Amino acid sequence: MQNLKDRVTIYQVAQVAGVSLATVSRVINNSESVTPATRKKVQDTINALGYKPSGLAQALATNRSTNIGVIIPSANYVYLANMLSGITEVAKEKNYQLTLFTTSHSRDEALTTIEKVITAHVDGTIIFDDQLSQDDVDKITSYNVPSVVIDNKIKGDKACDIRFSYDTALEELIKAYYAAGNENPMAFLHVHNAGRLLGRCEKIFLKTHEELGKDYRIVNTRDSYTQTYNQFLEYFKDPANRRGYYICYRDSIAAAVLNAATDSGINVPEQVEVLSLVGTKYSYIVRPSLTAMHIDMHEVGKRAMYMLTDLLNAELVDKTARIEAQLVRGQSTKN
Amino acid sequence: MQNLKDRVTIYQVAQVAGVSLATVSRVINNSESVTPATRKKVQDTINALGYKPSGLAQALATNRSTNIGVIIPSANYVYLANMLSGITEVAKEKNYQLTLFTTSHSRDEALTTIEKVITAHVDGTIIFDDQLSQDDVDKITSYNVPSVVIDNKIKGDKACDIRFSYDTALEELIKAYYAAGNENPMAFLHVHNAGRLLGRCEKIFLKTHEELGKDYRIVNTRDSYTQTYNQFLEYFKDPANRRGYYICYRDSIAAAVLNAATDSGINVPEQVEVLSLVGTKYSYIVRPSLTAMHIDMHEVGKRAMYMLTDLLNAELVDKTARIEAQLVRGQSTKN
DNA sequence: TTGTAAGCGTTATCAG
DNA sequence: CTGATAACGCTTACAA
Repeated sequence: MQNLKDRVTIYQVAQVAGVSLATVSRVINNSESVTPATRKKVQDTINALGYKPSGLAQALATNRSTNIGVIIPSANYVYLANMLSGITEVAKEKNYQLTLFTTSHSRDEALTTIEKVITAHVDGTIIFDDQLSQDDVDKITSYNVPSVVIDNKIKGDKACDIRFSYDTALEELIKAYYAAGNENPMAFLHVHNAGRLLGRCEKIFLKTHEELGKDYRIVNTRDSYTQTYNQFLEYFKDPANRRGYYICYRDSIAAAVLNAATDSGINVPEQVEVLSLVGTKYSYIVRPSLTAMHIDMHEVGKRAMYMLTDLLNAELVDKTARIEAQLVRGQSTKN
Repeated sequence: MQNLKDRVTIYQVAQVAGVSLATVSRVINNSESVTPATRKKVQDTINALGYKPSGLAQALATNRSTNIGVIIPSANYVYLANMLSGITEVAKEKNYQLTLFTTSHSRDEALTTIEKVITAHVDGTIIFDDQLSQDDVDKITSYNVPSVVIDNKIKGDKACDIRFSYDTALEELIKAYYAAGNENPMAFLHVHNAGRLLGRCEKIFLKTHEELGKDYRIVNTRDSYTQTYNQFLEYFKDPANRRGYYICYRDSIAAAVLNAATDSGINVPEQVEVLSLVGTKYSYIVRPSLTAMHIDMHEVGKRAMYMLTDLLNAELVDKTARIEAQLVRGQSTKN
């Protein structure tokens, strides 16, 4: 194997082995019609030369890149990272590579991301990103790039979706709370621009309270542990606030409320109860452990990738998968 | 813009616009020598046809894929996810895409990963993976793929590295512990096959204790919260174990010990002290908060990507970056 | 079974 | 400033 600069090409292999490129191509593609003898000869010079086919050239010739684009806002959320590892797992099994596309909060950047995805020439995409709408997905699929969209309703020939459902679980939780005779109104921690999932949960929260004819509270917060922690440290100074049930976006926010409460000498769950909507393994690591809604994001990732490969092979039967959030009770709520 | 199947090619744009491919190519590459008039004409038909250049073909023609390979064991560790987001951030700035390659624990798979990286034809790689040795990196760079390696010493023309240093911080910590008059031997939680970082820390631990002539303990654990938690729940039943200083791999393990202790009615940090070697934001979310060594992995990711682009442009001056772990004191240790 | 040659969608080097 | 035309490294009919 040469340790030098320029990559060995199929042509050089052919020359050295004394065969045509076509034969070399057949060998590296495990094509049937090759004599064991020539196959060995070719294989040997491939090894000797350290030849590795260029995925680029292969992709161009076959019109298949074996690359899947993954579009997410950022990889640094635990639950996204878990999903990513799920996707990776089956991508490896199906022999696909993953190309990451991250969007920030600007609409503009979302659009350039779409451009990038299209020119990147991926075979398909998995999208978990609140910035992208049906139109955006349409645009991607119009370039013949099948897509599976997570946590968003999408229709289209080359698209399918995985939807998270919080409806039943959340509604029942709220009803059970008041049915148990609790008088304190529940509080929902609103985060501006935190995406569809939280928005949907807030809707369920409002609707259920209206149906029950119960009062409720909305507390405006930020999606940051430290800010929320400090905010609630203040908040809990008011004796009127030292009781209540707080529904939080994710573990870190819930932990912020939790810690602010306990650090203020408030008893959890006796006085203050806390729920996390997007639970991760950190739900049961914090103390008191968090009652939380859970969706197994690793599974979601695997599922998404399976759906995508089915879509790519035109074998997909059900274009929508529904996943119900599961309530896991911890020590941060009564009962 | 046509919403149909096959992608529009540069050739079709040329035809419709009534120019040659070369001109279209010049337009999409913002080449100087194009009349504003023709540029507009071409640009208009590009828009009309919804043409997007094929990154594949461009890559093949230019021998630059604008793709960086990222090799990591798995994306589902918080600190890796943070690094990933750092890499992403500057990759976007420098106009590179990221392709993910994950390895599992088998040596075999590591080798096929290398193959994949080479055929993928990436412009460079960022490697943070204990499975890969100097030889493996050499193999990659021998295909003219510059690499930056994280948390591992590497030499080579087309390679540079970022090294984490725990030496001073950990050594000082240990010395200070005994200097303060503590009699109980420290305990190091050994995890089989947990990688170089933990191994190096263990070495420092051993060496420092030998130098001081102090006894120490090694406790064998697994890299799993639940298993460690249950193990220590048992462990703390023995009164002899209800005192000590435990050095743990990462937050989740440290939290396992922490929770096992407090759930066993042990006072932290009075009786049991806990340190996490790889701290994340969860260090200060758990209660009691964790004393932990911190390395800002987001920064490491950014740094790695900057080094790589410099390496790609042959502008790199310093081929090794050192990053010192910082001790951040929490409530899980005295003082 | 093997070789020839025409693509795949670009860029880049020439002339003009 | 613009247009032919030859790469780029591979696959794949079609022939032999």
